[in-house]
Amino acid sequence: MATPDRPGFALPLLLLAGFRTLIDDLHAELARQGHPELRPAHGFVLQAVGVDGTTASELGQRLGVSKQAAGKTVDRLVALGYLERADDLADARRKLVRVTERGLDGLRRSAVVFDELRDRWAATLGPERVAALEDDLRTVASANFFRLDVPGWFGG
Amino acid sequence: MATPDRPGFALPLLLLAGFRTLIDDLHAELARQGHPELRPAHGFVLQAVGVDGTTASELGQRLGVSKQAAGKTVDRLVALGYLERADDLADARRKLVRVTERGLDGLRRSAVVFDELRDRWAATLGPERVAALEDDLRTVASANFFRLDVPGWFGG
DNA sequence: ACTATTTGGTCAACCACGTTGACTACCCTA
DNA sequence: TAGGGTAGTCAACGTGGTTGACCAAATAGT
Repeated sequence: MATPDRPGFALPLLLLAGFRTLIDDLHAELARQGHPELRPAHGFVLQAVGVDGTTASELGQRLGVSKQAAGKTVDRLVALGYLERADDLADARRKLVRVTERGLDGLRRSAVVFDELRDRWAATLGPERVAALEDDLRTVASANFFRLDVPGWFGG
Repeated sequence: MATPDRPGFALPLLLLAGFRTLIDDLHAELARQGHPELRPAHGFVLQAVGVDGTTASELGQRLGVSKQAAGKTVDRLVALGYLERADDLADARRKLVRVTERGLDGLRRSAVVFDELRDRWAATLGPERVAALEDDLRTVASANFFRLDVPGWFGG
C-alpha cells in the first residue's frame, strides 16, 4: 500500500463514519415519522435559525456561508414548510426567518431520535465511555478552537 | 429552549466538528504544499481508486454513488491531473482509472499531515485517550455495521 | 453459432448547495 | 441632506449528486 495505512488516517474516517451513521439513522427514522424531505443539512439550518428567529445574513454568518447561500437554503425550507418569512416592523430591509410548527416538530423528533441513538451507543460502549468520548472531543474542540459555540447550535 | 439541549445532540455535533476541523486543517496544509485544488471529497476518491486502479462503475459502488456521479468526479480529477484513464486490454468496455504520480503525492502528503494532526490530538488528550477514542468508535462501528470496510479506504 | 441479457461508459436534464459580483432599498450618522 | 454601511436579491457559474436513455461490448443459454 502506497501510504494510507498510517495511524492518522483512522481518526477522520472513524469520525466521518460515526457522524454519517448517526445522521443516516436519524433521517431514516424522521422519514418514517412524517419528515421524508428533511435532509441532513436542514437540521443544522433549523438549529441555527433557533426559536427566536433570525435573518438570512445572520444565518449565513452562523453557518459560515454567504448570505446568498443562506437565502437560497431558506427559500427551499420555506417551500417545504419548515421555515417562514416575516417582515421586520422596525427595519424594512430585514426579513425575519422563523421556524414553523412543522419545523419545531422535526426538531423535537430529531432530539428524541438522537437520544435513542446515544442510548444505543451507551448500550454497546457503556455510558461512561460515551461520556468520555464526548469529553475528549470537547477537549480537542476547545484546544483547537472548534466552532461549537455557534449561536443556536446547542441551545442559544 | 424548544428541544435541542438534550444529551444526544452533542454527539453528532462533536463528531462533525472533529471531522471538519481535521479535514479543514488538512486542506489548508495541502494547499501550502502545492495542492490547492484538492477538495475534501477528492481524498476519499483517490483512496477508493487505490494503487491498483479501478473503473468508474466500481468506484461508484465503493463510494456509494451512481456510476455517472463517479464518472463526473473522475473527469474533474483527470482534468486536475490526479487521475488518468487507460483502456482495458482485456475488456473494451472498461476504462481503467488510475492514480497519477501527482495523485500519489497528494495521498502521501495527506498521510503525513494526518499523522501530525493525530499527534497534536495526542498532545492535548494523551496518546492512550486518542487510542481509546479510536477503539470506541471502531466498536460502535462494528456493532452498527458501519461501512468502514469499503475497499481501498484503509489500505485494501 | 446466434440470439438474449447483463455490464460499462456516456449524454442529457435536472436538483441541491455553494461561490462572486452587481445592484436596489433602506437605515444611520456626520 | 449626502454618504456609507447593511439586508436582500438576481445572475452566472462550479461541484457533486440524481434518473433515464442509449450504445457497444461481453457473456449466457439455447
